[in-house]
Amino acid sequence: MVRKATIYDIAREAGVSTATVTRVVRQDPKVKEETRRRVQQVIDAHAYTPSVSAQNLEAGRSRALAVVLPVISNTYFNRIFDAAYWEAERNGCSVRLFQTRENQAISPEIVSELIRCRMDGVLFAGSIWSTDRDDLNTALDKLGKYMPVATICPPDVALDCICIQSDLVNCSRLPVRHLHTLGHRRIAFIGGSMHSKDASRRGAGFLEQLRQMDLPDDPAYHVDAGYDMESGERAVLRMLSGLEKSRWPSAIVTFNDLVALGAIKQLKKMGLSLPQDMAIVGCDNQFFCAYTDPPLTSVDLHPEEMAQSAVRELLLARESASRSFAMVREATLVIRESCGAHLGYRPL
Amino acid sequence: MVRKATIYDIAREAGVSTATVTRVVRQDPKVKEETRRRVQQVIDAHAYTPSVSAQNLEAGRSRALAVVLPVISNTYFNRIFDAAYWEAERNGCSVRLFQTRENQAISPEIVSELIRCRMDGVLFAGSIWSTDRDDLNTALDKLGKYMPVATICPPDVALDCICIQSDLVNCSRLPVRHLHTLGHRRIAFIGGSMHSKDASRRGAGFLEQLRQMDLPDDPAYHVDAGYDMESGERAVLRMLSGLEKSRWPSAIVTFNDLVALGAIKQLKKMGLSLPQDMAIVGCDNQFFCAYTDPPLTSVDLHPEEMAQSAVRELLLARESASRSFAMVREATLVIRESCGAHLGYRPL
DNA sequence: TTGTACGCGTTATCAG
DNA sequence: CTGATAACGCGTACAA
Repeated sequence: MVRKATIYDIAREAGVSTATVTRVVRQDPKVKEETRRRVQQVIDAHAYTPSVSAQNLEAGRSRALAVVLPVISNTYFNRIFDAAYWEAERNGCSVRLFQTRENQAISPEIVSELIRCRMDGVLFAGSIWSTDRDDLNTALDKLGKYMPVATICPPDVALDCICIQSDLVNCSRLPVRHLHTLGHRRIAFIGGSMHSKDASRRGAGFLEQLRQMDLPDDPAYHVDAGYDMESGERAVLRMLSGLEKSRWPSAIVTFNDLVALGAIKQLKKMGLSLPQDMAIVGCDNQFFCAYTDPPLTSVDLHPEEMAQSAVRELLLARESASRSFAMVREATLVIRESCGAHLGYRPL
Repeated sequence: MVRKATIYDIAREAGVSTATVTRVVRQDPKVKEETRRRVQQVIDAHAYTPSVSAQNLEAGRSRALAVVLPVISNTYFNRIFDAAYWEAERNGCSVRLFQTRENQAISPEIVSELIRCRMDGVLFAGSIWSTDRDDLNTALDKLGKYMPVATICPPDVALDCICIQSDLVNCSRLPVRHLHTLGHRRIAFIGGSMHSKDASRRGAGFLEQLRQMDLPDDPAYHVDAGYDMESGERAVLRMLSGLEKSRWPSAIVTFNDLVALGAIKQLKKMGLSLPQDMAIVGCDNQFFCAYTDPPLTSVDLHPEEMAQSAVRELLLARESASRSFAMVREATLVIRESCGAHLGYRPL
């Protein structure tokens, strides 16, 4: 490992002061052409590049944003991260990822790490809302004192920060309407955990939709489960095996595409053919939706756009006085074949 | 935004020197109990935490590793990143992600950024081998002067760094053997691009396997394509429509699970039933493999373990003199139903 | 047990 | 146009 040349080394060797070296590096026009050339030569010879640590120290900022989320391997989250990454990059910023182990809340360790690193801003995504609300507010308040904070959160969370709200209303309404239009009346919802405020909200919004449309909201049609494929399998099994066949729903709305994947598998295993015997709709519009069998109709929350907005606002908040901000990116239903839309209206 | 308290502020307010503050923070035992308490009080009052930038500057290192890969949203890569993240975390290190836009090579910008940031090490993953080999070596050499370098690469790349080699031999052998055992003789390979040395190597390894087992390696059975689902669809269509039905292969090995996904869709669209009419095997053993229809038999390269080893070696290399290092994590075939293994031997 | 003084690599300010 | 010099925030000898 070679010792990296410092600005001192360059200055000495070029016979100028460090100030001049900086000027050359920064393309400052008021440097005599000859001096510039001489200095540049030395710079090139040593492949000199300023140290980011030193620059940050002196500037008091890091030109880096933090993204905090539960797990990068989930497509919903890595789409957020990826979008944030490139949006930040466009603005000369880097992005650092922090993962909050499992379903755990935002930890004090992460909070202090963010402050230690003098992050220029932080974006929270994922179900940190499941945390005790007081803990969460404490953490956010603390962070807010040192850097702009943004969250991608449910609409009614109302945190004192930049809130990019996911369109949970349409996220519930769209699938139910779609199914209703296609003739479905008995619609179930599976996935999500009642322990998470985010998830239960999703279930609640769904129930509300049913009521609004005068559809039965049989409690047996609402089964609590996790967020992954196994949860989907289990949920379907539990729900259907607890019900006489005559009372089975004709459609299932799932918490997300992963749950839908599991549900589809279990439904097929039970001998149902999709979408004839059971319609199903997912959420997140993940990359594999077009490749399930049948292709999965799904709600797109547009995480990329939310992440982009978040980053933009974060960067803006740095300049102007940090103002509260809220926006919603409308959700979208991507209709494929898992509800039988291509087969037309389906009478009971 | 509040100004963060510095070590000076604390020292002044506690009526001690900065040195003592440091001692308290660092839990240095040789400081009088009373002083410690007093200082600690001030620290708590101001929620003082040392600045990472300043620490890094003074220490000359960043306690951070870089992971460079093409795209985080691909499961193969985010599994690598995630594993690296937690392994580093266990060692008190953070990990920073750098994405090399699209199929592009490792850019000089990234190289200099890594140096500017004084990374404690860097791990390259993905098909940067497709780069002109000279460019790649130049970049790696340059980096190697300042930090340990590790790569997850094909076995015969032999770069002058820590090489964690993916087991491309078994990656080809396993599926072919499996298919052969099940009675398949006409085996095709789709996906990957001949422009990438990595990908062509994969195809080449496959061809070699065929020959070793005295199976026909009809050039029509090897179709170049990309790395995603659309590529899979197109490849199948192209291959099959260009062949009389009597000459169709009975099995297809795909470049990865994404390609397999596309292939499955296209095959079904053409009216084939799987695995009876066509066996198929993927690669990467992605999370959705158990949930395709039929469940996809796939090769697992164990990216997590490779990433872990890489990080461990990187951290080790920091201490001892940087030595070359190479290891292979053996690939594994995860047998599900897409080759009909559960149906037993399949005579021609 | 505690404090002083300096180095870490840069940038900005202010003279010249 | 260029050069000192003072921050930036912290750690660490060395001294007391």
